[in-house]
Amino acid sequence: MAAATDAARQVIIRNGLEATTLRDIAREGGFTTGLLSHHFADKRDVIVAAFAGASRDFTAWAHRELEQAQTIEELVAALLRVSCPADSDRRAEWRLWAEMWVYAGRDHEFAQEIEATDAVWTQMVRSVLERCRADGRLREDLDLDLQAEILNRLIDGLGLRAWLSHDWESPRACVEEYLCTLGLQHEVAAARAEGTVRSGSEQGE
Amino acid sequence: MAAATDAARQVIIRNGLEATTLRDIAREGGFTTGLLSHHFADKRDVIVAAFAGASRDFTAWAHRELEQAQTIEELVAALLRVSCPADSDRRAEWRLWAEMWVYAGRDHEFAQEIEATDAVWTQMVRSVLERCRADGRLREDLDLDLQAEILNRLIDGLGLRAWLSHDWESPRACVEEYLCTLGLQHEVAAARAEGTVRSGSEQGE
DNA sequence: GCGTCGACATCACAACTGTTGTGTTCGTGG
DNA sequence: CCACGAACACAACAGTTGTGATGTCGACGC
Repeated sequence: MAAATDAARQVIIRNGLEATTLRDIAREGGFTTGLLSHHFADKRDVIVAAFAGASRDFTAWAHRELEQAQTIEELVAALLRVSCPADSDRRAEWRLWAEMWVYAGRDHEFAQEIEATDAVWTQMVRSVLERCRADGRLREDLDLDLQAEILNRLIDGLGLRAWLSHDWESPRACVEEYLCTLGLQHEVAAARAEGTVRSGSEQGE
Repeated sequence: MAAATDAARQVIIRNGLEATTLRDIAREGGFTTGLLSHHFADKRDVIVAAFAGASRDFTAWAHRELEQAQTIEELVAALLRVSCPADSDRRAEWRLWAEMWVYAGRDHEFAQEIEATDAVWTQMVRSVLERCRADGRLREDLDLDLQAEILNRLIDGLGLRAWLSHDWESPRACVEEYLCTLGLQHEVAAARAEGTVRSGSEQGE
């Protein structure tokens, strides 16, 4: 059952939703379409389960990454890591989100589900900003609700465009610049330094 | 020919791209599929022409709106009007953009076209910021290239979510808040005042 | 040992889809 | 008045898709 949604997720990422057929999903997972029609009522059921599972995985991962940050510097670094992932699998997920949004435009019920998990993710971003403000690192004239929403929508737009243009440097620069305008210059600089040090020590080739 | 792309555009906005068939487009435009196969080589040809025409229309409209602004206040107001349109037809166009982006993910050649027209639109945003800076209204520590890109991606993300949630107030508030953080509080306030005055005098019901 | 029930495979089917070949109309230049 | 080609309509085609009916098999309770 979980194998089916995983297979669906991967086929959607590879071929896009429009070109995703139940037969493709079955072939990807190593089973037949009979299994799909046995465990799921519809094709919609399969697709929705795949999308829902993927976004649940993402929020869980993001929560884990943000949770283990001890200092504000680590928190900002984690936020940057989560919003502009370096992992190629995480980057490929942007296609999933894009297809998911478009699909949600046709499925009102599913759109509400999306909105609920998006609210969770926005709340996570907001609590990051709250911790920054509590430490006095943030400009004081900012509406945190709006800023969290802005940051969230900015990340959406950036990831979408990055997936289209295959340029993953620019989004990172944009999020960093945005955080700097909020007053987090030092934290961004620290995250950037940590990133270069880490990638510098990891570069084996 | 133009009627065909217009019909395609409208069907995509109504039903989404995946559910858009050549027969639907023909019925919408009042002709048959024979016309489509006569003027276009492929279905891809029809879709791409519809997308390209729509984005050409948008940039032309945005250019016109921004051009006729005399003062900085009017310029900022025009930018707000273009990025968060009140017109329901313009709002419905967000579905087109969403479908277009997803489609571009499967069509590399078309993706480059998209990126070209997006660069034009980014340049328009950038020149708005430049005029603001030339007048000394902008914070001085800002990288205008990055800020134009940020604003552009923010608008993408906001419009997408607004289309999904049918909430068109929040995007406007976000763009305003963002422009305020750039130092344009007075201009945003002026635009807001003008908007309420205008809508107040126009409200006939 | 036997029935039964869930987990799948297999296969057939009806519905659509994009595409193409073959008319048919009609404006226009000679 | 006549050809002629562009602009379209119409119909048929081949391929695919989601779906559902039917068959197979193994686990498990009695």
